[in-house]
Amino acid sequence: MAKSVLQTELQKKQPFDCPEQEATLNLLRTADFLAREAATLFEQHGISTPQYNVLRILRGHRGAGLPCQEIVAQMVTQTPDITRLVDRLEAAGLATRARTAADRRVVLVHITEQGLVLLKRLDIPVLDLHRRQMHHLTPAEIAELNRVLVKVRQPPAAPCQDPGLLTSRSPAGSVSPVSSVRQRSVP
Amino acid sequence: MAKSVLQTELQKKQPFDCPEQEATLNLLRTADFLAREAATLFEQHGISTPQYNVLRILRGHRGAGLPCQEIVAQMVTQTPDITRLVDRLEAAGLATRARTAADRRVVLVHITEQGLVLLKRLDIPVLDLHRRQMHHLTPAEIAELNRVLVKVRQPPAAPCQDPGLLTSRSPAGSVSPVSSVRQRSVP
DNA sequence: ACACAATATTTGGTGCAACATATATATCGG
DNA sequence: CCGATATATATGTTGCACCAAATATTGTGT
Repeated sequence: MAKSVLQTELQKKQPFDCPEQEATLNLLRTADFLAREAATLFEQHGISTPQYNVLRILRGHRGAGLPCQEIVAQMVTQTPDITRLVDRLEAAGLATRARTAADRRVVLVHITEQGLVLLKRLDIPVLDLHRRQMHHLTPAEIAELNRVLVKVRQPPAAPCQDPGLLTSRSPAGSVSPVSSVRQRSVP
Repeated sequence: MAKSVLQTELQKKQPFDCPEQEATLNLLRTADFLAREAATLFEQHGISTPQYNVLRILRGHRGAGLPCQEIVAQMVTQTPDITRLVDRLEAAGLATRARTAADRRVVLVHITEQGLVLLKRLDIPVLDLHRRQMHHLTPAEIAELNRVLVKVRQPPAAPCQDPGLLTSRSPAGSVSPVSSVRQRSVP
């Protein structure tokens, strides 16, 4: 068996334990690769990737204003700290907050004119980046990639075999930026 | 056109600007999803995902000891702060450091017995997790996924057209604004 | 009405990642 | 052999992600 590309990249002498493992690592590596290019672009404009994501969501509902909870639900990746994320957008003048009268627990977040201007400036570069990152794939490959990625996130309702121990099954939603995990403090 | 699964998940009213954008977001979301499950497993054992990655690399060269530089080269995701990552492994008793006599700039990192024990405990759960995460895909789908993911990371050597700035190519017709990307700092 | 649970956001605290810079050693040109 | 540059790791600093717990408000049952 010839070494796979990923195996070569990681300078792995032993083959992968199973194809599933290779696919997982491949996916994490590729996402990291893509995310870093995008992050570079955003940071050149003074914002982070999650901040951009929030602004895009807000623009999609222009005028309406969205509760934090709704923003979280629409983020590409899981975002537990939406409060301070919006804090930074507000500090940068890209978003505003306002409590609702109907339910005073809820905070409606709006994108500002300045936020819209920033997004406008980024529209072409972002689209270009996405196109460039995938441009060497055929439409069929992109379609198949989309299909399989969705399938990965949507495991069958009934576990195929033994759901032993760690086979928790999270609701197949959210995702995150690939690598890195936070260490758990153990008091 | 029916809404794609991802479009539904993100509660996006407008369709994606282009298939490339959908693929990118899909990839980031799926990677986040997979990474979080793995992170949970590792944290239950007191380490982070990058820490686990380092330990796996070290075990692959057991006895030899690896320079930090080599570790970085073999990580699944980019890791600019290997020093403090190894610091934490050392503090946890999972790795040791030693300067080499030949080149005193180089620090050789070794995995400890305790580190090997921890990896051993994790071997089955990790393999199970990887298998479970991909178990509902056919072997052909996994193979195709691996193939396309590698292709994404390996754009053609010669840019198809003008390599100017970020002007990757919009195919002359079609362009719609919009798009959103996520992740950062995967960092 | 009143206790009690549920919801929406905030705050505290901790660890980690990322960038820039510093230190130490090695290598190369003259 | 000496200075300049390259290499390998370390350190300072900052911002962000994450969990846990707090606060404020709304809904529910009796």
